[in-house]
Amino acid sequence: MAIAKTEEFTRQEQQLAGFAKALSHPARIAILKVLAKQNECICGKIVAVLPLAQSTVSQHLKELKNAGLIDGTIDGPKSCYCINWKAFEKFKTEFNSLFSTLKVQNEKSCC
Amino acid sequence: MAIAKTEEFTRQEQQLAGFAKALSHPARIAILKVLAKQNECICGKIVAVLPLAQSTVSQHLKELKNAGLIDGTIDGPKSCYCINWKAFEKFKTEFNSLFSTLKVQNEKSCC
DNA sequence: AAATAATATCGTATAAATACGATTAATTGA
DNA sequence: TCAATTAATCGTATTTATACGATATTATTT
Repeated sequence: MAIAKTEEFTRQEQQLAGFAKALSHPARIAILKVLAKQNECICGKIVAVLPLAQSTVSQHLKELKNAGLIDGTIDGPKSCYCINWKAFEKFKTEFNSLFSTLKVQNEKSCC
Repeated sequence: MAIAKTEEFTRQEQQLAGFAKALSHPARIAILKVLAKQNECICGKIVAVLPLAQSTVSQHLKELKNAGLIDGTIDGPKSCYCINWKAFEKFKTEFNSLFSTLKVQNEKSCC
């Protein structure tokens, strides 16, 4: 974007947009699936499953972490990632809340 | 992205990512709110509310339309936009379904 | 027919995202 | 201590997103 106009919107809009951005790439959705499925949620396992280079996967993990949707702990030379359910639940709540709000208000819609 | 690796993922992952991308900017969430609230869902009204130029709003509307989340009909020199509830409902279902799937599988998690 | 009004599109500049290879950092094991 | 393993970070190329002004398009109105 030329100039970031992001600050002009509400905190709720920004937060939900941030979460949505984290899910806006199929690789990151795939990563969440792997994290949920595997007993050992280690970076290497994710790299093995995804059709992407190790550095790229690491980048996606970083973004998910920045969005707060996953946590990562260092475990020796390995890294163990897990879904942050509290944050994910918040995302779910916010999203469904937006949906409900829109739906209610749309009673009197024109289209 | 250097090369689009998007095709390497499942259809479900791609679809959900596409929907999420549509919500990944606060302006587009704000637009959806305006569409739901106003009786006349006309482009000009949206422009009046948002802190963005007319052409920029038009671009955001186009993206929401491409994602299928809104419909647009030409009404004289004006354009009337409305939320596509069928698509939005699908998004909601897919998202909540992903959440549930992850949650169930995560019973045996390590973290 | 010409002027007005409302949107979409074009052109363009800048910023962010995506991808990979190469390198670095950190820890484990020999 | 040295080698091996694992993952993060760096550098870089390319694509996409974001934003705006200017222009084109379309229909209404005078």
